[in-house]
Amino acid sequence: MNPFAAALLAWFDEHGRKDLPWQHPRDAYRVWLSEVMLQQTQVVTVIPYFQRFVAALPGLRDLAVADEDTVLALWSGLGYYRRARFLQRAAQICMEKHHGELPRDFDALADLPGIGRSTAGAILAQAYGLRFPILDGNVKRVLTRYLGIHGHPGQSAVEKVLWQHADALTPAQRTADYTQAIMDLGATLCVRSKPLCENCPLSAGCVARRDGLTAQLPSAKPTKAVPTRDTVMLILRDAKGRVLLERRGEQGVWSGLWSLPEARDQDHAWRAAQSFASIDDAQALPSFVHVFSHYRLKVEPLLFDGATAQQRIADNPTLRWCNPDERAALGLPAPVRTLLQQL
DNA sequence: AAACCGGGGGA
DNA sequence: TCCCCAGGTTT
Repeated sequence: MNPFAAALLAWFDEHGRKDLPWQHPRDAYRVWLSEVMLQQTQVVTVIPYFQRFVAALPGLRDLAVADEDTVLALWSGLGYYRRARFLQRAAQICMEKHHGELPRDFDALADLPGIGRSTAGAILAQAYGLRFPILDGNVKRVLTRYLGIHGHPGQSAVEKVLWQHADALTPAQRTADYTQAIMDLGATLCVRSKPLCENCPLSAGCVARRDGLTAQLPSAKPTKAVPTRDTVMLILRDAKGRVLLERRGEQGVWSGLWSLPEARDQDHAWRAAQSFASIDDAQALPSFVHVFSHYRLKVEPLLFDGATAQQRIADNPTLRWCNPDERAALGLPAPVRTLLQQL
């Protein structure tokens, strides 16, 4: 057996979790259920949900014939309810196509909804002791650190390398214990921040530990270059100091908020401004950039002072002239509020 | 405020 | 094949 697996198993014998509810009794249905729950939630949270679930639906057949509402009620509080539906659909498929049992065949297992490569491997290893690797978030963290693998684990090239190592390191003996051990290590010692390397059975051979890179690995998700969009914001101000606001649509950013009328360039801005009010002068204010999660918005504010309102605006429910007090009571995007306060 | 997470599904 | 998303928790 390779030294990595041997050290991990020795640690597991002394410190691993051997009393989890899905380990006693250990069957494929219970392992499957626990793995799906653990995809989204930590062990301590999962335990009461798991116990309630198997008390109500102790076997695959019970799950297959249960009301969908019952299944969702048992899942209630865990989030990702789509997975509860996948779970039940998979159980129904097993009743129809696999004699009421989870298949022992990897491809048949991974074909079921909600079961991918890692969950299929976990079920085969934990329930049947077959030698299949797993690669969940814990394992990715342990392997990137131990082997010093750089690059975001979500990138396909990195993930491919990780699967190769996961496979190579998985021993043919005690596969179920090994699988539990590497997940336990990632969950208890090799945690995301401030790992407890002093207690780790793998620290002697760990590249990240040796090179002081535990805080750098696994590599963070690359911050993708976000596109920049340009917009001109029209500040139409009348003699009383009121500013024209426009309510944004339901789609897109700032939906339903009151904001400034916008145009895609200065030319369109002029034309738009004249449709709203009688205009004779404009002043370009300093542009600024507002950062969203998915794009950057470069705003060029254009101030039209001394505007005289067109009468028809009074009838338009998405346009209104507002003084500062009225603006305070409306929902405005933060950068727009800041911009208007600086006038 | 942002990262995280296994699998599904759309680009 | 790549990339984004869900939806609640952790940092």
